[in-house]
Amino acid sequence: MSLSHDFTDSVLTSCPPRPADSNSIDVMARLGVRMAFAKDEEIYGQDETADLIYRVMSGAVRTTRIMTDGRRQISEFYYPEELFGVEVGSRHRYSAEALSDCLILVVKGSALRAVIGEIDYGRLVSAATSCELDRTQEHLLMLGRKTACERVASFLIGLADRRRSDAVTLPMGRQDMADYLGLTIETVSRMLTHLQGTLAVEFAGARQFRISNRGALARLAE
Amino acid sequence: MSLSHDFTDSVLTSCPPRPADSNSIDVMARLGVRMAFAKDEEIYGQDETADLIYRVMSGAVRTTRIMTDGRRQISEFYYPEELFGVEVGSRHRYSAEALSDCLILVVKGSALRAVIGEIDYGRLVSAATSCELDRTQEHLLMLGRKTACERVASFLIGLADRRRSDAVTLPMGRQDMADYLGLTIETVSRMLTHLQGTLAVEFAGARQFRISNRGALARLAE
DNA sequence: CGAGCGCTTTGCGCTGAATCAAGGCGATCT
DNA sequence: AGATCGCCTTGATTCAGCGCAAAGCGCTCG
Repeated sequence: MSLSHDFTDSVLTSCPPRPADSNSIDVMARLGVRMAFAKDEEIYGQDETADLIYRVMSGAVRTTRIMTDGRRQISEFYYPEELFGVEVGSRHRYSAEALSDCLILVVKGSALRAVIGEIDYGRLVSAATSCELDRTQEHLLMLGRKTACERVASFLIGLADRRRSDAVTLPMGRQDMADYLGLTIETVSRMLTHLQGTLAVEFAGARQFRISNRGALARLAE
Repeated sequence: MSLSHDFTDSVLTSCPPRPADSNSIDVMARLGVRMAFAKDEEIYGQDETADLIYRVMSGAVRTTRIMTDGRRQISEFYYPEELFGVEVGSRHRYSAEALSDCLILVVKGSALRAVIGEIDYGRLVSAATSCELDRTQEHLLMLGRKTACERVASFLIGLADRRRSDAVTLPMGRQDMADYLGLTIETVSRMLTHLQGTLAVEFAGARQFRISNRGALARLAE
């Protein structure tokens, strides 16, 4: 019954932002409201009060921060079944927008806490935060020390891992990739072309890709 | 008595990695052991079991990750009174090293939990993690979208804020700054020279600086 | 089916930061 | 005081990635 037992292990291996136990997923589904968001619609804004918890049902979501002069950094993308918007504090640190038309399950944090109890709720928030931190630190290393080519390769591998498939449809355009990777659209595009040249990846159109040589791609990712 | 109340506010405003309540600091001081580390000595290694919690008493600490080919990224610096090494999972994500000779208070997490209780311990871990996440996200924006000059200016301002003084002695050398900022030593040095040219900062030697025009420096930081 | 539109790719010149290579400066030791 | 060593600064050059502009490609819509 220790606080750091049940959810600890499930958090460490890989770590897509999902609730630790399937029980709380069910409870969320029961308590929550399904909301549809159109492409590019804001789901919540930066510094808004964070009373709600979100789970992607279909489509995908990005969390972004924008500098005063318009430069944008995407913090994370969220895919179906993943949780987002879970904050320890009372304010959202980033804003969240729909990457494509999507369906989001929205649950009031206080309601969830009332049903599953303070302890389990604490665990859920803790696990989600820890998972965010893991990803953000990986992302940090990438932006601080990897080349453009390595960033793009890492991104494709990371995406494939997260979706558990070597053939994936990119849910975002080049600009979103660029703002996630700290590059420009042109550079992202050039690196994608380059990666295809190495035969590590194949593209069918701009958004469908398949990893044809995972070892080679992993080597290029670092 | 709700999980997300007491410590929430103290976490949000600024957010140096400190325990939320001074009570747990006292308990830590009672339970912990003071250990001395020499400059560049490892305090814990990446992927080591994370059973301990650390608090800087004097000196400073860096947490780093190193790529296979030697490229290094510094995740964070920790200064006196700050907590580090608090993990939700059971492994450290980064390794920690002494920036200078330093004195560290080391406490066994399980012992602290036994004394202050699971709830308060959970809060402490949660607050520390949330605080890390905040900083890491700020750092991410910097590496993704800021120029070399902006990074160095942000760094100086951030350091001064954290130490609550406009006159600060840098506890780290240029290489550590560079590895934190995703730059090279030469670029860091050039930008420092450049910033002095704008009269935003003054240096006395390589490590003593004073912010002489905070507004100007803040503008240069973005 | 062709026009129009938004997104992506490609080419080309430019530039900010990296790299390479001296020097300088300030400790500590003799 | 002079020598040595480790860091820091500065200068010259190179290069990865940026910015701009022009196609290209695949939608949707008339």
